[in-house]
Amino acid sequence: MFSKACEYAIRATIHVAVQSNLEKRTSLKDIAKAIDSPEAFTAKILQQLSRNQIIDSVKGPNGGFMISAEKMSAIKLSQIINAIDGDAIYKGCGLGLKACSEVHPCPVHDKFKKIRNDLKAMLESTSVYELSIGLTGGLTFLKI
Amino acid sequence: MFSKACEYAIRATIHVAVQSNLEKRTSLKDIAKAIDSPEAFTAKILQQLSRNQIIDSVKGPNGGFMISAEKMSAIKLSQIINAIDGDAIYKGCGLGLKACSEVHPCPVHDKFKKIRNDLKAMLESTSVYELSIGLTGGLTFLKI
DNA sequence: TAATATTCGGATAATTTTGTCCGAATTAAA
DNA sequence: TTTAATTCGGACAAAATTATCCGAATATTA
Repeated sequence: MFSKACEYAIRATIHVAVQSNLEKRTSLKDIAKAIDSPEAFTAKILQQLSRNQIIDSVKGPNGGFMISAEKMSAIKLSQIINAIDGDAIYKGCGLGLKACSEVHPCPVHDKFKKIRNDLKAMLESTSVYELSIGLTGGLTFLKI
Repeated sequence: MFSKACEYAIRATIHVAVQSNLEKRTSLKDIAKAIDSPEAFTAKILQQLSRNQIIDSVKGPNGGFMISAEKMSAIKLSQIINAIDGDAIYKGCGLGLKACSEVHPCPVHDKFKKIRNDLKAMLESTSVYELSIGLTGGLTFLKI
């Protein structure tokens, strides 16, 4: 569904949110350990998230990543996916056809429409905050 | 959503079905032209489809690919996807976590459940035959 | 100021996916 | 029986994705 980079991005952002809820900055090392991802690759992804203003970063000792309470509620899954994978999952044709559209549909266009719309709606309505709450409450898991 | 190989596989199978409905065998060249795909790569995919008994192949002059009327109705999108991409799209966790499950859910597990189930239901109920009919009737398109 | 902990950015490497080439096998038709 | 049209299978190549390495920049603290 999503690229590995995007999966790491979502997992990382949720972890940063959980730590931010505890008023803690979290470092690259912490994040990679917490979400079980390759550290150097994760660094690249965190940079992208930071450049896209999805999370904030602070250099130097006691530096690390965080996300403000306001952002946490405002940032939706769709924005993370867009920053990393682009909009193919929303706009792209199920069969990869460039010219597929409502008036020029591919054979699976209508079949995919509902599913794609549901997916879009879900991603655009799910906030990083609500996902972090499930983790903090022990209802969901990011590792093992 | 799907790999390129899988997109080509679906497009190719539908084209073969359309031609089979006209009692015509269709060759690799025809297929690649009709679905606008790289010929040699498409050959590999047709081999996979043939090995997985999704389509039939005949060698030699006037050879090519075809699919019987019975198969056309019986074969669902899910079987093509399974043959090429495997079952990750059905079974895999949205965040790529190995241990994600109903009793040990990742943060997006419940959010994805409905969408994944809808997708699964659609893919398992959509036959190659019905997709070929739309194309033949000029209601849908595979190219341009 | 010096030492240290951290993110940033560029180069590079490994792996996977996508794509190509070519000869072998098969089969229909001349 | 020869020729030609086709699929089959293996090796190879290119491109994209995933992953690593290392030095530079930055900021905290001793």
